[in-house]
Amino acid sequence: MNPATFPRLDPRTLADDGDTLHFCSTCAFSQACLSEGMDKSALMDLHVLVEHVGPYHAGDHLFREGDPFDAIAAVRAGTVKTYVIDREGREHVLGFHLPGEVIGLNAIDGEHYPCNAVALDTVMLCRFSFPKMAMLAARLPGLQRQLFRLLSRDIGRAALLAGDWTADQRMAAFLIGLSGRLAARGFSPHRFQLTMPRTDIANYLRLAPETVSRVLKRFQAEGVLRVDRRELEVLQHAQLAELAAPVLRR
Amino acid sequence: MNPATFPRLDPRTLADDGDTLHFCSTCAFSQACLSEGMDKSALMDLHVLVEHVGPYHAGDHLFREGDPFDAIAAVRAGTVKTYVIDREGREHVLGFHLPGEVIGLNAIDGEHYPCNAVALDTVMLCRFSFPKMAMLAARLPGLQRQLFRLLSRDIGRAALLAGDWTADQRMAAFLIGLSGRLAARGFSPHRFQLTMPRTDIANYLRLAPETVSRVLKRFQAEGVLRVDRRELEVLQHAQLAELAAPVLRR
DNA sequence: CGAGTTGTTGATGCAAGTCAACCCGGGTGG
DNA sequence: CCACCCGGGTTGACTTGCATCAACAACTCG
Repeated sequence: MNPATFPRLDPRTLADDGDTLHFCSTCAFSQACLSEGMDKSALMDLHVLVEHVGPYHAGDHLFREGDPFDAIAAVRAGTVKTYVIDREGREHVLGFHLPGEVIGLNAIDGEHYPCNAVALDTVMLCRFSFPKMAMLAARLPGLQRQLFRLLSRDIGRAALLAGDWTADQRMAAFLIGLSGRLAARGFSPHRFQLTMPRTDIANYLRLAPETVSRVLKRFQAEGVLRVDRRELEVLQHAQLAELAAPVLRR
Repeated sequence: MNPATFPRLDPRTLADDGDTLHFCSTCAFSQACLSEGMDKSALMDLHVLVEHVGPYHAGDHLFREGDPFDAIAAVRAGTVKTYVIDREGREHVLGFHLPGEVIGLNAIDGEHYPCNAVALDTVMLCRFSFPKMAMLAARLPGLQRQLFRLLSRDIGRAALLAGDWTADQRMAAFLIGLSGRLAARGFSPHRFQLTMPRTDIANYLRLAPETVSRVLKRFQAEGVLRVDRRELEVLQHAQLAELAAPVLRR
């Protein structure tokens, strides 16, 4: 990923952006818990169970299916792909996780991670010991509520791509989703890098790589976007959003 | 649903099946919390926020999209269908909920139910006020853990049918899933009623109703099952499970 | 017994998968 | 500096599984 075209928030420069957060500005929890009305002392309690890990490099695994589950993690920088391998040896991409997003929630039920997580580029994480976090949640209603919300939200999100949408709709939904999630983290929603290869996008959307290629080409021909290798520019956001609407809005 | 062919567990006769459960033997929470090591006094605490409601009759709505969210519910008897209507007016079936299963978990994030829930036959429920339950969960680690697990499990479950499986695999996975869930509740896994019309099955599996009809017919011709109207008998469970394996096992 | 649901059957069309060839950019090494 | 290779990406020709459309059959209920 090129810092010039995909400006990366630097955790170090953000570490002192006020008097509320001293440990991790890009963690989903810290921001979300603040909005839940948690005070500073509560955040300090949360602080003690946070562990900054990384960097991981492209291809490094954060965890593998079957590893004992002990922690969830928030992505601080980079992109994480989660996937499983079925018994025929075929890969199934479950999702891509951008900065600010949480991975490992689907492991809470069970002692082991149910999937693999691999870094697509240089990745930094905040690890939260889940047992400790659950204990803390019993004392902090705001944290408990936040955890419930994160879990509940993921249930709905997982079902989004399950519908029988066309290739165009899937692709549009993927791009609009990516754009919105990047925007929420301060990146440009109009111009960004696809950090994953076409095969991963295709696999995630349940399409053939050739179809991904063709749809992107057609979108470009229609003037909806401009794509060059992994660099992507959204030209007609409204038009793309219109296509994606039934998928995202349900 | 015919009681003669689909024997219904009677909550009344089960109400005194030991000294552990006096309020609701068929609730998912009571059983699960027991296995979490919760003691009797803890269960009594849970008791006070349980409300038995019903019966609802076929076609009655338990809640509708947009209704204010205040409670989750465990199905005690009958079948519940959850669905949404997209803005083109098309229905999307999200799932079927059998006795012992919990509905409303995807509503925790947000103030309103994100979908509709309708009774497919005569339905009895246990309602749990969610705010009260969350408060109680802060005092009872076992209950908190149980809630986390239920939520986490649903994340994985929602993603199951998202793959690009064939009509045969989807149908097999649906039937095997149904069979197993019924068995877990003490019903026969070999012979049961499809409580929902073909159109709902088709919609849930993202197939055309005609395809459902044809697949069932072919399964019968192959001797895998016997189907007569809504009555269904699984003849070659292993064969069906083999077909469903990649879908269910991931 | 007719009208309305619900389910089945057959004929046809199309979106997307598959297969195979080719392109292109970026390393590597002679 | 160019030749080569290799993995990711693109393109075109062909195939196919399932949807669609249309008609009909079976059941249910007033």
